[in-house]
Amino acid sequence: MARLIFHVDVNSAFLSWEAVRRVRRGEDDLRWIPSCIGGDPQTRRGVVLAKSIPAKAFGVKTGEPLAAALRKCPSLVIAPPDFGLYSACSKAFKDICRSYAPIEEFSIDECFLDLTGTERLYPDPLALARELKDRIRDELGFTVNVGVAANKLCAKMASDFEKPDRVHTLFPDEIPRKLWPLPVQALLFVGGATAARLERAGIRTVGELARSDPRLLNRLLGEKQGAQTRAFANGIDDSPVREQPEDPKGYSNSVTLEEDVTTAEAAHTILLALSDSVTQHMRRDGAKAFGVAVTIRYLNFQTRSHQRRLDLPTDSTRTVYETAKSLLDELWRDRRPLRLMGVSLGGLTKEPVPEQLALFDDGEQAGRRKAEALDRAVDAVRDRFGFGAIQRGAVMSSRLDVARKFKGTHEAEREAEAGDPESELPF
DNA sequence: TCTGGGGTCCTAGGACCC
DNA sequence: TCTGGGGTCCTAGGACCC
Repeated sequence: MARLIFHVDVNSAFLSWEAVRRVRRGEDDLRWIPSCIGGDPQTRRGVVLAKSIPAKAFGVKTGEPLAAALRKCPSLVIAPPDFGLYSACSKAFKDICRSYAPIEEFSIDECFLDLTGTERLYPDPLALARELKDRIRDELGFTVNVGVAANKLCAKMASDFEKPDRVHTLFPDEIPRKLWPLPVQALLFVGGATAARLERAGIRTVGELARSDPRLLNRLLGEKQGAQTRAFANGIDDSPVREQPEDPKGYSNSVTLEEDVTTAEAAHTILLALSDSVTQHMRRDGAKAFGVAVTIRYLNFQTRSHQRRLDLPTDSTRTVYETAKSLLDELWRDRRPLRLMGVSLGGLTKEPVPEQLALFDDGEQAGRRKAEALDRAVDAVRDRFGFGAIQRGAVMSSRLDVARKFKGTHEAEREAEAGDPESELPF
């Protein structure tokens, strides 16, 4: 049976959401002026997270440094991000989508709907797509694009056609006309590096990709990516709409540092803060990790990582911190200044870890129990009062800017989960 | 003018084993 | 001296997504 899939994509999501809030306060609508949402405007290390359509006309691109965006467009209005607001808006539009069909949450501002087999309930899919789009706009104040197709890939490609506030289809018979003229980079999972490789082989459009020699493609991109890219170029995708999100494969936490880190002492303090927050996140999901990794980035943007596998999986702040410290010491021998540090956890399990029977308890085990009890106590306080309510002594007493920044980041995250009343819209 | 943060997946090479 | 082939696991790095 032919499938019917919608892809719903909020137009300039972060920017639209901020604009709606400001409009409701009686302020100017950011969507009609050159504007963007930018992370950390003070430090000038921030990048453009979302831009208005007028800003796009100036050449402002998502992901580019704010300084570069300002050069292209000196009148650019920059608003700070607010993840509490985004979380509330995301939930609101997905709730409307869910009232029609099962959805897969693809990201904070995108979801798929599986309308397969609903032709008796909704005889006209296009009319339904328009109704969904209009309802979101009229009830919530921001616009979406809806892509209508027979699979997720084509629905997603279709929602990316002309914006904003539009419904587009990409059915099989429309693929040559609507998909094939596009540049290869428009295709899902074809980024800059892949596009450059294809370009060198003379493949510039999705159509050329669709008809290219499979062996050539395998040579250029590897067997897996080659096959998948060719299938996508032909509009082929049979992946299902999954209602249940999969368990995460890992957890990570990283910070771009406001001041370059040059001393082991400062680096260790940051590792502690990172280890603390990343393990807390994992503990909340009831998972433990076999793998611990440390990532560092130098001023020239060179990025290095080092990882280690543990004999027993852990969710302990202390164990992760001690492991991370030893990994960092091996990784960062040259002490060149660091602009970023990260801790990630992988090799996850939810199986209970058998209690180790120590023949000679040398205090190691007692220490571990104490550390675990401390983790639980800290988690409980943070669950009630927020991440910033309690800090490890070393992080607290350090005068690093990152300690403050860190606290701020997680405040926003918690508010997002709790639904900060300040951020909430009168939906 | 420099380049966020949190993820997933893939590849290549080395170690180790049969 | 030269010397197989396959499988699995691990690590580092890169590409891509939003």
